[in-house]
Amino acid sequence: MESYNLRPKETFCAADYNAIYAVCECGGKGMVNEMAEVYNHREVETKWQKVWDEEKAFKTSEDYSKPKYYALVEFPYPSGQGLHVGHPRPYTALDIVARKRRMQGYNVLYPMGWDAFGLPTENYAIKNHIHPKIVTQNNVSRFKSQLHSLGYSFDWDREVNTTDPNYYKWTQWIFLKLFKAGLAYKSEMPINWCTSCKVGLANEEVVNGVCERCGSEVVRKVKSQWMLKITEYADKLIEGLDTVDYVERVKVSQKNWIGKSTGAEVDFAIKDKEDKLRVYTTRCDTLFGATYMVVSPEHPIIDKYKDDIKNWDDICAYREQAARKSDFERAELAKDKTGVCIDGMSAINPVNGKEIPIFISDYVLMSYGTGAIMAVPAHDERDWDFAKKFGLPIVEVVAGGKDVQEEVYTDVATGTLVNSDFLNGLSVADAKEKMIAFLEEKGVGCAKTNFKLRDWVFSRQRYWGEPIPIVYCEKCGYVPLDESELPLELPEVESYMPTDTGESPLALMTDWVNTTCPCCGGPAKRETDTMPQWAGSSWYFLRYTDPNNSEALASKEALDYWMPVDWYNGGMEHTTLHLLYSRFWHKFLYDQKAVPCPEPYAKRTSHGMILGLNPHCFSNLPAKEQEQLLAEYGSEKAAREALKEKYGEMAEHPVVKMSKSLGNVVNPDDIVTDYGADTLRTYEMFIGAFELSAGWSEDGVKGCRRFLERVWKLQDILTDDMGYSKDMEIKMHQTIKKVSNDFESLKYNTAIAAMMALVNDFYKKNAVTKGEFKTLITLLNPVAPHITEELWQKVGFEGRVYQTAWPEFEEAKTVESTVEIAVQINGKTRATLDIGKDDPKDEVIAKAKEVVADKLTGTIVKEIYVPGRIVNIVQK
RNA sequence: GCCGGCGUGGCGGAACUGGCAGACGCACAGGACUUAAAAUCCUGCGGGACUAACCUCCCGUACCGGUUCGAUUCCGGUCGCCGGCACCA
Repeated sequence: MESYNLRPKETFCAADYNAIYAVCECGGKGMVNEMAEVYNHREVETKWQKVWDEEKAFKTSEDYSKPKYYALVEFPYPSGQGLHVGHPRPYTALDIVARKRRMQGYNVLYPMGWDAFGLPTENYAIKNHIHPKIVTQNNVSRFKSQLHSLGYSFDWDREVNTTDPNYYKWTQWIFLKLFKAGLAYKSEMPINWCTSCKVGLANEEVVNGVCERCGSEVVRKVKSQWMLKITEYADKLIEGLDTVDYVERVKVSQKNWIGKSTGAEVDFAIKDKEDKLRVYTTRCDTLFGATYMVVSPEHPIIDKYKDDIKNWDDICAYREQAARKSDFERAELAKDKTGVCIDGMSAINPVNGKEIPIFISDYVLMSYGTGAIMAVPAHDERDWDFAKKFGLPIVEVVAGGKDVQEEVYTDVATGTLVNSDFLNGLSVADAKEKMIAFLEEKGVGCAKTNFKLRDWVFSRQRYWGEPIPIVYCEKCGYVPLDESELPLELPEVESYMPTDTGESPLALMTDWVNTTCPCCGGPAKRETDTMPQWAGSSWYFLRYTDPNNSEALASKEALDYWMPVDWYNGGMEHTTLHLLYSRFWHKFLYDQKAVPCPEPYAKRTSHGMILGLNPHCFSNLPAKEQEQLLAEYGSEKAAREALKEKYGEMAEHPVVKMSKSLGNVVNPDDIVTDYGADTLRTYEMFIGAFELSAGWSEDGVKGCRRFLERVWKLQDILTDDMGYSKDMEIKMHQTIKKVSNDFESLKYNTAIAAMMALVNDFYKKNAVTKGEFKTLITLLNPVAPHITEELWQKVGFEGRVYQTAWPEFEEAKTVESTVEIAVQINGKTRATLDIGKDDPKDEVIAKAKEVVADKLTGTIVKEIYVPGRIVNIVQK
């Protein structure tokens, strides 16, 4: 390291940290105070990254006798853009946990890998005529060096890559298991087809009617697709949530997505016909109020009785119109109900024998329930709207609301049944129960549970994905490959472009497609669709436990020891996709006895996004510019209005997504170069509450850099005492306690604040003992591993920080013997008072009265003493 | 519309189980050092009244009300923001 021994007080110009290497551009001399070497983050960080590599510092042990801890972050998709400033937030958070656990004596697994199949890579390959394998390799090596420069303690010996045949062999193996268990099936069905990607999408990948990835229009297209029966696990996926420690909003989202509802199916006879019209309802208690029925435009009953329908032309016209609308458009037009009454067909209400009309309307979806409903306009908002529009009768069967002719009444908690024969006088809950019993006895209905969750569309008409290990034989149908044939590798193709017919590019590879049937030996064709990107990420956490195993996806010993994942952190955007899919696969593997536990993740937390500051928002403008605007427009309100006029609604929001056009994109590499990885790590943890999104500010980065420099310069005031000084002892124990607890509960910001406060105290005293310094360095190490390792060595402590035990605190020593308490009169603080923490109540109150004697003018009604906190004297 | 979360200085954000609101950081202002600037160090920093200054007092955690000796925290209502779901019967 270069040394800068210069005269005291003349410090180097730190306006630009690059000045360490040269005379500052602004003319400063580039000097350093003589007592300590300057903190040169570049040298320090490169040095320790090398040392850790050489010492294999973070290698996970295979000694299964030690207590284990498995910390997991979502592995990234190695995009061409490289690491984003959002990536380090979760990685640093769990790196802190992993490093702390190691210091606490755990055998820690903190792995990293690549979710590398996917469309952007394939699109890049198409455009630039480079094999996606090469593109992936390049992106991975870029990502890896970026992550390395941030000093993460990943065990790189366990790196996995979903595009590696040795990995996807087992993705295919799991698919075969699913197939053999009857959970993977082929289905002709309308799928969500992205017009631009030319690929089928899962429901989860369609957002607001457009492709989640490219934003293009999504249309319905009927195609034969591989499907996975995730619905089979709907109940288990809900029940399992009670056994795991997930943040509440994740649980709620998952439950919401699965959408379980309990109700009944009821058969309505069609007048003068054999057939029944079956409906699903959650409100069978209101059956007496059903005054008409509605079927979805696609309902098969319509075609079946077309000869009886008198207004067939109208019906056809309506169906055509509905078919043109996507599901999204249907929802968009939700306010205005449309429909046509089927003339020539009517139904009989099974509880009162009344004849009621049947409508078709697109507010009823074929894809949910039975595609037909009974309409109870008095107690269902949509039915009410529809009834009002078409002048249908509205019959009140639950009393408790206002006039149902004027306003719909949907409250189930307080209503009482009326106009309902044997249900009259019952509560809604009791009425439901009694009605189900009645329906079952009569044989016209039964209890039924429904889910919003749909089966998972599992095929993609793309090249860059796992080949599906199935062949189609004219004689034997769909036949799985033998396990010994795995991995079924992707063949080399000339073009990765999907075909216009919607087939995968693999379909053009006739040599590869034509094969023999594993069952009968006759000619057969390979499946040419590939798996979706979610496949590889649905089980990667299992592979980390034993990444090179060629006999199994992981050994039983490794799985028994490591699973479940102790702490999994990831983005909120994966709650209904990745998290649900991977739980499904894991539950399936558990049922197959391939994994030892029913839930993959014991604990799941989510981090907030890092957003950019909006350069057009008033509050983000530099103080000088704010002043100018204020002078110009007179008030802040007027200034904001003016900005809004100039930049539109955007100017209202102080933080927005980073975008090139706004010029607020931050590249982590720049921050690492200019301020150092430790500063970036500290800043991302200090920026705000971990679970909430936060706005990036370079001034905040500077603040964290200043903190680390102040830690660095503590060297100047170090004393040789290896213990804690008397006046700092309590503070030290308090800080250890605070930092230890906060690291466990996602409160990284307050943990760092506590360490900042401690450092401030050292400077106030102008002294720090070696013992205190050692503790501080150890506590700070998980956040800022490089600088602490360097200081450790410079001060001459033994070994490495990463090999040191996590500091302990004594509860008794976290409490001050004397405390300052507030003295209140009628709940308002009037004075403070120093007392011993164990002083008896009477004594404290007597002292308190002395302190506020001049203010005690009334009669004392009550005296309250909360030990160690407050005295409150109530007077009249 | 439904579900979940949130609303605290100029800003990011603290506050144990109901007990001195504003920790820590940023920005800003003043001072020291400097020929000067930057950096660094010190001081101040919610609003208001009074004061030469100190002291002291009043108001203040979106808004209205309640429970309590005491409410940012608990309860009821209103408004606003964010996220998820959305014609799911």
